[in-house]
Amino acid sequence: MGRITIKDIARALDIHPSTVSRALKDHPDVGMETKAAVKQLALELGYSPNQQAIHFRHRKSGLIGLILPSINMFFFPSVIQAAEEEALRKGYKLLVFQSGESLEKEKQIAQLCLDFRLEGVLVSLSKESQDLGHFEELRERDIPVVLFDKVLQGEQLPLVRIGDARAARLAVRHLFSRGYQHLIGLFDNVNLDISQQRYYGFKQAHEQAGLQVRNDWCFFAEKAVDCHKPLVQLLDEHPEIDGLFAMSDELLAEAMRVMDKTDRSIPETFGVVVISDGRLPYYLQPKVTYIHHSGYEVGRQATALLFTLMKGGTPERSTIEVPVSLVSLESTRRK
Amino acid sequence: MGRITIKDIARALDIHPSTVSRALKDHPDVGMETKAAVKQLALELGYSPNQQAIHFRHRKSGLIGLILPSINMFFFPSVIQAAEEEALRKGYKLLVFQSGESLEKEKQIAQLCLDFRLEGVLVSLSKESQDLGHFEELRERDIPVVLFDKVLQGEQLPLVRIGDARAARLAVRHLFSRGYQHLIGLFDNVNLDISQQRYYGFKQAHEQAGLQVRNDWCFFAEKAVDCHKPLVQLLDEHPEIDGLFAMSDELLAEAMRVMDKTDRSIPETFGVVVISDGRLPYYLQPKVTYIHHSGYEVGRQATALLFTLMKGGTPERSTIEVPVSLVSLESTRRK
DNA sequence: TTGTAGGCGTTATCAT
DNA sequence: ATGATAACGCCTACAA
Repeated sequence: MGRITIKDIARALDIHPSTVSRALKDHPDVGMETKAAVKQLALELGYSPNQQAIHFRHRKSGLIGLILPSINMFFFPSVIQAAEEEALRKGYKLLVFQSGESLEKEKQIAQLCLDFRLEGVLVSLSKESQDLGHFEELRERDIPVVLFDKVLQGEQLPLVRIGDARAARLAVRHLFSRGYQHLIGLFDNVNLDISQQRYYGFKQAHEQAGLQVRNDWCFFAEKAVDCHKPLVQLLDEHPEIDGLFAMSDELLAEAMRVMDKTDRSIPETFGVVVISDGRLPYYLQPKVTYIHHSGYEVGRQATALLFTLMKGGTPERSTIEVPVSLVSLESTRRK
Repeated sequence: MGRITIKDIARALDIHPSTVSRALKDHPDVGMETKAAVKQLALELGYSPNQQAIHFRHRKSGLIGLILPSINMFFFPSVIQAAEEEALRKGYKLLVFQSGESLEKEKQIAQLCLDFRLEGVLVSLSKESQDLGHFEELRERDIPVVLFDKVLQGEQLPLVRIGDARAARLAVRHLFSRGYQHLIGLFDNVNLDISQQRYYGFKQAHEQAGLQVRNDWCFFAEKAVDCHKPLVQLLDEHPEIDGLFAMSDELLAEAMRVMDKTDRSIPETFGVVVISDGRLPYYLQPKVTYIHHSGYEVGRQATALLFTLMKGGTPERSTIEVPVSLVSLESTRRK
C-alpha cells in the first residue's frame, strides 16, 4: 500500500480534498467540526504531507547544494557540518557533490542543480575552473550561487573567504618576529586564486621587512606529496633556510614528514607556521603555530549569505571576509 | 521567465506535448522529421527536462540519504566521499544529515526521508539510538535502510561494519606479542554496539593470552576529552601500565596528548595501538601502529548494498564485514 | 463554509 | 504516426 494522501482522508470523511487541505493548515474559514475530524483522522492514519508534491506544486525543491572539489579531512568536513546545520534550521536539505577537481564534472553538477530546481548552491571551485559561465547560468535562472574558499576574484558572484593575503602576511611576519628569515613557501595549485593571494601576502610581508622573496624556494604543488622531494633537496642545498610557511594542512603534513628526517630542529633552528582549520597543528610534534581559518565559520557565513540571497534580500554582489587569528604554539617558540 | 518546458516546444511546433515527449526519448513510432524538428528546437531553446516533475510523476526522487551522528574529521569524511561517488555513478544525489547524537533528531530526519520520498538511506546511529522503530517504518514503506559503523546488533536491518571484536583482538594481540602486557583500553560511548564489540575483543585477547582485563583501566568516554584526567591519574598511580589500546582516532589523539606529558616513552616502555582510518597515526610522533578501518571502503560497500536493495535484488537481511589489517608503525617497535 | 476546476511538467494509455 | 486524456499529490482562485 502506498502512503496516505489527502484524497484518502477526503474519501473517508466524504468531503472534498481541498477542504482537507485547508483543514490541515488551519485555514480560517473551515468548520470547527470538519477541522477536528480531519485532523484526527490524519493523525490516526499517520498522514504526513508529501513534500515532493508540495514542492513541485510550488516550483521549489527545499534543497540547496554544496559543491566541493573533493572531500579532504581538514577543512571541508567543518564546512559540510555548518552548511547542513544552517540548512536544516531553515527547513532545507543539503545535497553534497564532489567535482573531483574537474571542470567538466563541475558543469554537469551545475546542470543537475538546475534540473532538480535546487534553490541555492554553495561552491568551492575545482582547480580547473577559471570561467564561471556554468554558474552564471544558475544565477540567471534565479538560483543564487555563493562561492567560498576556492573562489575566483573579480567575478560577479558573491563570495565568502578569509583575507588570504592578510593571513599569509600574519604568518610570515610572525616568523620574522621570531627571527626566522629565510623562508620556504608551500602553496596549493597555482591556478587557485587563494594560492595566488596567499603567495602575494607571503611576498608582501617579505617586502615590508625589507627582505627578498626567494621564488625558487616557493612551491605550488599539484598534490601535497609533490613537494616532498623538492623540499628534501632544498633543505639539503641551502643550510641557511630556517623557516617554512605552508598555506594548508595538507602541505604542512607533508612538510613535517620531511622535517622529521632532517637535522634541523623545530623550533630551535627552524620555524614553522601554517594556515589551518586548527586540528592538525595540535597533533604534530612540536605543535605548530597557525593562522586559524575556521571551516565551520566560512561554511556558516556562506550558507547564511546564500539564504539571504534566496529570500531576495539581495545585495546580489557581496564579499564576506571571515576574520583569522594567530595561534602561537611550539613551532615558533624559540628562546 | 521560467524554464523551457515540453509544452513550450509543443506550442512552437504546433504539435502535442506528448509527441514532443516521445520524440525527445526516441520513441520508435515518431516521424523522422518531427523527431528532428523537436530535437533541434529543444537544443536551441536549451531545453532540459525538469527532473522534479519526472520524479514526481514516477513517485521517485533520485535521492538517497546519509545520516551521521555528526561529522568528525577522521572517519565520516571518507564515508561521505564514497557514498557521493557511488550515488552519482548510479544517477542519484546524496543528502547529508547530522543527528547530532540525538535520537529525537534522528527520528525527525527519518520522517523527512519519508516525506521527501528518499529512495534509500544509510545510517550511522546516534549514541542514543537503542530502538530502530523509526527506520523500520522506512523499510515498511519500501525505503531500504542500511546501517553502517555505528550499528545495532541483532536488528532486522542490513548492516556494514568491520569485524569489531576481531579488530580489537588483533590490536591487543599485537601489543602482547611485542611484550606490552598491562594495557589501558579506551572506548567510545558505552551504549554503542561497536564500543561493546571492541571491548569484547579487547577482553578476548586478554583471556586467550591468559591475562586478566583490568576493568578499572578501561574507559568508555562520552567525549574523547573526558578520558584525559583519568588517564593522567591512572598512569601516575600504576607504573606497571605499559600499553594502550584506543578504539578510535579521537581517543588516540587525546591519549597522545597525555603521553606527551608523562615520562613513559613510546615505544621503549609503552606500546600504543589504535583502530584508525589511517591518517592520524602518521601525523603523530612516534607514528602509531593501527588496525586499518577504511571509511571509504565501509561507505562504498554500504552504498553498494543499498543500491542492491533499492533494485529489489533483496537479500533483505544481510551483514557485510569489511576486512581490516594491521599496519605496524613505530609505537610498538621496541627493541 | 465547502465544492469545483485547473495546473505544476511529465508520461502512460488510450483512441484516432 | 500523432492527439487526447488522465494522473502523480497538492494547492488556490473562483464559484456556489
